[in-house]
Amino acid sequence: MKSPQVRSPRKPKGQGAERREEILDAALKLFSARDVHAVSTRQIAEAAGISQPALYAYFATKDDLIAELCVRAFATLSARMAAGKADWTPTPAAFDKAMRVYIDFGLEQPDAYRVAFMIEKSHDGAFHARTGGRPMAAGIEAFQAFVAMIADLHAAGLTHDDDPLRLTQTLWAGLHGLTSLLIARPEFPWVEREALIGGHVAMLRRGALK
Amino acid sequence: MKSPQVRSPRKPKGQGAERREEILDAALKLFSARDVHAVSTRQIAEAAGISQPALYAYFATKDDLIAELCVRAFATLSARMAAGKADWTPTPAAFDKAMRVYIDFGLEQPDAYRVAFMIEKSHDGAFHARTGGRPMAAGIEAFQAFVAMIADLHAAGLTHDDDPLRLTQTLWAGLHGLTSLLIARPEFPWVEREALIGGHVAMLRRGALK
DNA sequence: GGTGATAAGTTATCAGTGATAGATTATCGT
DNA sequence: ACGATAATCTATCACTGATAACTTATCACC
Repeated sequence: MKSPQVRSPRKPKGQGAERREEILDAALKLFSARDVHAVSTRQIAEAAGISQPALYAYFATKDDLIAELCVRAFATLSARMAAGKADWTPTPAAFDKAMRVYIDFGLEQPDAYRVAFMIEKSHDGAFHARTGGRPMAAGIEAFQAFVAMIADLHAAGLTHDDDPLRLTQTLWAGLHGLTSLLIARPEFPWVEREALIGGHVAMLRRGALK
Repeated sequence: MKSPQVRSPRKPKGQGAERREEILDAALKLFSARDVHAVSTRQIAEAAGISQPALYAYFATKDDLIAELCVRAFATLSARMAAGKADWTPTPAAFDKAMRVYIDFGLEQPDAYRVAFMIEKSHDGAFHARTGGRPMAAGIEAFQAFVAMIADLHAAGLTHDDDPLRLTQTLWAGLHGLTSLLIARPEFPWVEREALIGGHVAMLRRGALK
């Protein structure tokens, strides 16, 4: 079975941005099927209907392309957090819901989550340097809504910890632990996933709230 | 500054295993300084004082070498857990202590912890197929001491969750979250570390035990 | 309608990657 | 001394991300 090798027609003069979108769409589709590092620039280019070097007219590096997708993914998370904040009340049920929004996002956008929170600066520092730390910044910004929720619960006198900042960091660590492990070690013999997430959130709630 | 290019003398006939150890040592050092994917087989070979293809006499693939380091890291953790189990009693205080053993292991041996739990081992998803699932088996073994402790607490009627395995995985995720973030994001504006760890363990205890 | 500027895209190529094939050398038991 | 073989080398492969230099379509303008 040969590859189709269908080339997309050349774009009119000012439509470079449109081609850029097509590349991002093609890349996102490939990244959802395989790991980022397993997808080559040639595969992305073919899916987008252009030659491989043509990618570099729109993205300085492959990491740049990945970073762009990550920033967009976190914009989605920000939107979800904002949506969840609309009917927010400082209650245990709302707490659970907020926790799940975070975990669900990580599992639905594993590549974005990986780049933002799981790649080590000191180890693969080149990535954050090349991308200006934009994905991580976008991730932290999306996280601010969550921070505000915890402060709200603390103000309502519902939290155990007397230091809301410490509690927020602790809860973040708790959420990140499950999310990152489910992403990095999917083959581990976990108990049924929904029950696991539910149990985890319940444990965090009992540990954090009175 | 040229690379030294110092070749290690050829090993005597039966000493292949010794060279294997040298390769693993060299690789672990390089992996502690850079991400696994950023370290090439040629760099490992040079650090071990041999040619690059010579690696393949001892490891079928690069993933195989990484898997070996992973197994060893798990073994170290297993030993720590077993040692901590000596004076174990199903009490909240002992629970706290066990949690700290895990976190301390990660912070004292960040390289080992990275290899075992944080490193994304393969470009594609077929890592376990190629490594025969050995790292995961070692991980499950290290996990058993943990499972036993939680089962003990569960039998004593001290746990909230009715499923001890699920609770164990949840607690592990909680521990891993803080440990991995402290390793990967040391520059994050954390609250004072001892207070953070103490608060985290306290939250996990409240969430897990009655 | 030709003309030059330039956006959009090409082919050819580079150094570096993991991995393999086949020859070579040192060490062993006999 | 000799054959066997463990240990290791050089040479090479297909593929990767990335760059250089060239071509071509589209545009504004006289």
